[in-house]
Amino acid sequence: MQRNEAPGGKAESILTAAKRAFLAGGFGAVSMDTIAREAGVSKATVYAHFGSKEELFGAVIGRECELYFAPFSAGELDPRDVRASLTVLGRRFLELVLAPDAIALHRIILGEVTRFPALGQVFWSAGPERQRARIEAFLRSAAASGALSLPDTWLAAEHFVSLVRGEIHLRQVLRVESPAGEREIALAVAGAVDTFVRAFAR
Amino acid sequence: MQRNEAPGGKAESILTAAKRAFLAGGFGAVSMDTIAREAGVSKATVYAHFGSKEELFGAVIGRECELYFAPFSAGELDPRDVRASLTVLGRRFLELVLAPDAIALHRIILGEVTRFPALGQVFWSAGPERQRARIEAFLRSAAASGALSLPDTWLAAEHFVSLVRGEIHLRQVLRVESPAGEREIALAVAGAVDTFVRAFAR
DNA sequence: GTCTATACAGTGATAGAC
DNA sequence: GTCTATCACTGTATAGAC
Repeated sequence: MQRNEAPGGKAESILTAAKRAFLAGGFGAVSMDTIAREAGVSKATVYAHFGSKEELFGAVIGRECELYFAPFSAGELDPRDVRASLTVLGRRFLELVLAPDAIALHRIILGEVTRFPALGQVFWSAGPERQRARIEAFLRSAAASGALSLPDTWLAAEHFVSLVRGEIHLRQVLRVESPAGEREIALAVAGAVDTFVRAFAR
Repeated sequence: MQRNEAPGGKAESILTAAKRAFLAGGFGAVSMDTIAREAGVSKATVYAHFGSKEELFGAVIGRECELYFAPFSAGELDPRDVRASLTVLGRRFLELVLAPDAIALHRIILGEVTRFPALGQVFWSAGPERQRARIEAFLRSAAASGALSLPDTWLAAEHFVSLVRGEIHLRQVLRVESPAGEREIALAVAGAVDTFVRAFAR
């Protein structure tokens, strides 16, 4: 009769509780007591599954990166209608990176990357690197179809991502404005696509 | 005969030591003992000047934001030679935000903004907001001189900043690559200016 | 594997002498 | 203001019973 006994046993419920706690407060502000209590197990059980707080933290964050960023896709887009396709792509991207959990993950990892250098690489590979690769694949097809004129697709992908992310992402992670709604996202994407198309449309 | 007695007295040496410690390890990984030892004073002296660890942290970070980002300027640029001017501007911007202290500051603030919400605003006002405003001022003059065609100078400033920052900044804060040298900075700026000029040159 | 109970180190903060 | 010495507390981690 534990509080948060998830399907898959106690290991899973520990990971779930740890995820919530770490994402909400970071590494330092969370105690193993809290995690154990919230998972509905004893502290000794936590240590039976994860040798230390560091190990648990690494497991949680690594898994979150994989789970969270895996679904991003640049498929089902028409390479000839670049404007519409880039808008959809930009929207998918921005919605993903502005989601509350993604923002929290971003904050935690940056704050702890000095103590956990491996996490920076994990995050980079799971998120930005993959997103950029998929976006580049689309840009390549759009260039092949003649709709875009791209001197360097790799760099163009970086610029597209940067334009879409803009400053709204930074404002969100810094908490200087309330979470972005659909309208703000649509507006930011539209502006980014405009500029990108101005630069690279044939 | 203290270890780090800075000119200006003990308060200053405490701030200096605290700055080094916090920037290197964040809030949680640093103890008041460490700071006191490194400043060459007793812990009681630290508490005589700053009522709590939180207060000291806030003082350090707030001061660092002001000191560090104040010098950024968009002056002494020729509005008619946009390509050269934007290159200089982009270089100043990127060198500033990629400097080791700026990167460390960025990490700390993002990691602790949940616990210290005010710091996000302080950082934003001192850094990104100011930089963007000054860059926009230049863009406005360039548009007035007829060299650029900008439908929205505010948005154009955001896009310029985003293009210049690119992904190199993210790679640096995530520690997935070694600190950027002059060549990488010059390359990133050149690419960003190219794209921006393609989009907005008259 | 899981629990209760506890060891042990390190933390932020303070009292009291000077 | 500054020091030394100390407090009260919380944190991680583990021993031992089941």
